Amino acid sequence: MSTGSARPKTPVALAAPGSDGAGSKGSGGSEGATAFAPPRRATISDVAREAGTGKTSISRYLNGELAALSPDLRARIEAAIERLDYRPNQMARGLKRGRNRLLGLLLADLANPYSVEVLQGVEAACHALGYMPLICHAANEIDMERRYLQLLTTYRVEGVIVNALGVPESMLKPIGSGGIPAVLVDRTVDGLDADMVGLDNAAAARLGVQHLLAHGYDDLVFVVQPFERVSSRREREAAFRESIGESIGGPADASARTLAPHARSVRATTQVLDLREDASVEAALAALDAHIADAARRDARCALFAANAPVALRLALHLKAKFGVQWQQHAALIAIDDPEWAELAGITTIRQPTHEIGYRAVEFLHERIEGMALAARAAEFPGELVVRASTPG
Amino acid sequence: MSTGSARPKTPVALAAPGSDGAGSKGSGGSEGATAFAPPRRATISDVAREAGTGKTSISRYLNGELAALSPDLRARIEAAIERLDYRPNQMARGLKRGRNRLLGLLLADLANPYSVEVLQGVEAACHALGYMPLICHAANEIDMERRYLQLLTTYRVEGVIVNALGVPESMLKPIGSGGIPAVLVDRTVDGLDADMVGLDNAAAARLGVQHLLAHGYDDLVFVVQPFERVSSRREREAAFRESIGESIGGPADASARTLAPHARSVRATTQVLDLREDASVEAALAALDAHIADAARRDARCALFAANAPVALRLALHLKAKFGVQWQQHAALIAIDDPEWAELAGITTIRQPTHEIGYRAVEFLHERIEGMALAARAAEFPGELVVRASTPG
DNA sequence: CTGTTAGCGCTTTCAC
DNA sequence: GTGAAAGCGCTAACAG
Repeated sequence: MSTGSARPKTPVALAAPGSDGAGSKGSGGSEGATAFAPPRRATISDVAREAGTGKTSISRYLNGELAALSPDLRARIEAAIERLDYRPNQMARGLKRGRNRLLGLLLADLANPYSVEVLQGVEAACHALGYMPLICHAANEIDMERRYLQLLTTYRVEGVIVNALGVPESMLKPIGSGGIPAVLVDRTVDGLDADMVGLDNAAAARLGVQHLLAHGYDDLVFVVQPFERVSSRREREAAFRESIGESIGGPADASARTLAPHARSVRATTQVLDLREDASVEAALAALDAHIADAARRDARCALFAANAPVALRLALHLKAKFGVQWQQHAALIAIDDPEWAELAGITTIRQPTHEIGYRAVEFLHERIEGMALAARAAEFPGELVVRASTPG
Repeated sequence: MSTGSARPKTPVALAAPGSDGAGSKGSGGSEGATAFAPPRRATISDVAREAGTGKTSISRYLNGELAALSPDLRARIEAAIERLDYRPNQMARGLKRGRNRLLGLLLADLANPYSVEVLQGVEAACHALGYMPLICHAANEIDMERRYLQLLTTYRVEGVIVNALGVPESMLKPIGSGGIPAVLVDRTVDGLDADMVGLDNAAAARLGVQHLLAHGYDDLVFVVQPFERVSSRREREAAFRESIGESIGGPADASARTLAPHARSVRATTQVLDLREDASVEAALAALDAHIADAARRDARCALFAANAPVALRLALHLKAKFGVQWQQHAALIAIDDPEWAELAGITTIRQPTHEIGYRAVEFLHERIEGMALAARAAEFPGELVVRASTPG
């Protein structure tokens, strides 16, 4: 209630020129209670005065050039800083130095546990390397994504880590090879030639498929959100198809047969599930129901392979609604991503080393910021199979 | 790993300068591939030159003072900006203006869905009001919390939204009444007299208790993390006890009896569960098991009341491990917070209007930033009961 | 060892 | 209408 929608559509503010919010400004003085003029934060000059010295020495002290300060001066500075509760203004520092130690982190969807986990890795690395992550959450709105990318540019971050939805090419101009260093997480972006960190999708999909085949499932359905510009979705799906081909000795080489000696015929299908539209979800779910029913009729063992956690959740909810608490006995489910509730729901997953992914992303970025200028690299981490109740047999 | 602790205790800086990365610096020139000298971003001066005018006019244009510009000049400026792909440097702006439109958002734990949801509300409000949220994630580390608070100060954010773990008093000096405006979310902080936004804990606990009593449960156990400095935990627990008192016509007035006409005796206990320590978790869980077993023996109907989602998850995992998929039939569970998996797990919850909480927090802060100086306010939003399988009967 | 002098990129009087 | 000049808080040459 009373929240967003009906607000006066403010011009632009941060993102562009236009208005700067008329009003307020004049109301400056004393008004209600505690009218203490906000004790302006001390500046370096204040400290210099207080310590009876020049700004330079203060600056030196702040930057750890302690060797160049007499013990006495140093003590006075220390005291002055303490007395004034002085904190150097990072903005000013950044302005002067040309570097502000800010890293932009653009996340497509924080509601996806994957993002939060990667974030934690990013934070850890940032602390270790002395950066401050500026977290931007696109909330699945491609428009937000664009705005944030601009904003980051505007704040002159030294680098950006992008887990994109699908930036419209043009937005990329400022980042990448020419401009501010960038590293992609989980998915590549078409026009952009930058470092990339993520899951080894091919291996992960294969891992899942092999698990499923080994457990006797022979009707596999890969469920994934619309591919759009998300490379990982596409890669996972492709790997899903391929690894089935290999495993059952399809067009691939025969050596793979050892994996499934009793060469049987396996069905592989893909079902797109657009979580953004209820109608689409309904339709897809209905299709899936039909598929499952058909499989049962054919006496085939059907398993659903969710491309990621959000899809898995939707699927699990549906299966549970349809088959009850014991749904696992009616339809198998495996998913890439291992959210905390997977254990509770008893869903077999392929866990990504999210922390490492985030950590490495920052390391890559750091190297780039420090000047490294080689061809774009890619770090693909292996996933780990976590077997649970949803893939019995 | 390798993170903070062992750093050479340098004076101030971002938190710790010291090694500013020796090396690199000199390697400036041409190295590997694309050795294009990073095309320095255009500045306002560049634009002025390009447009054949002074910086002032550019600035005017940027700030929407279009009225003061001849159509011609305006057009030239527009073109120049376009040509140079110019973006004003927010840092510089902030430095000059004294306000940078940055809001600090200090979150205790992003892994808690609650935080993410509040965050979304905060973001929405920020966009509407023209702020840029600077998200800081303390990851349950009180030390991080302190560091971030300092950092925010250092970046001169205009205000902070704090969902604290327990800042050690001293850290609060800079924020609150005297210094930078702050608003607390979900929990108050002892020494701090600031605006506060959160759930109406008393009402929420009562809602849960009444639901439980109405369904015939008569042995209620409130499970909560160590109270420490987290006011909401304390409040919820207190309200839990009180509302049971009222409802069964304890010390409270008799009118409440209508809620539980057949005045029976109800047991109310509290169990602390420290999620940070495995040993503690084990012990608490064992105690709970004993309690449940005892209740069964006494033929009492026992229900667990989780103070928040993390606790609920831990509890549900345990119950499931103990009683199997059908655990809901052996022990009832209700929780404050309504994470997305609650539906899947079939857990009755009391949902918080998280989005609004975040939104309102920013509104409060905005008012404060704009100069309002009245006594601290508090906004307590009501929770909403969502009944699911975990509280049958 | 220490202070003086220029700015970083932008806004803002204050004249023209 | 438009621009020149003076800083915001800080760092980085250069002199002493």
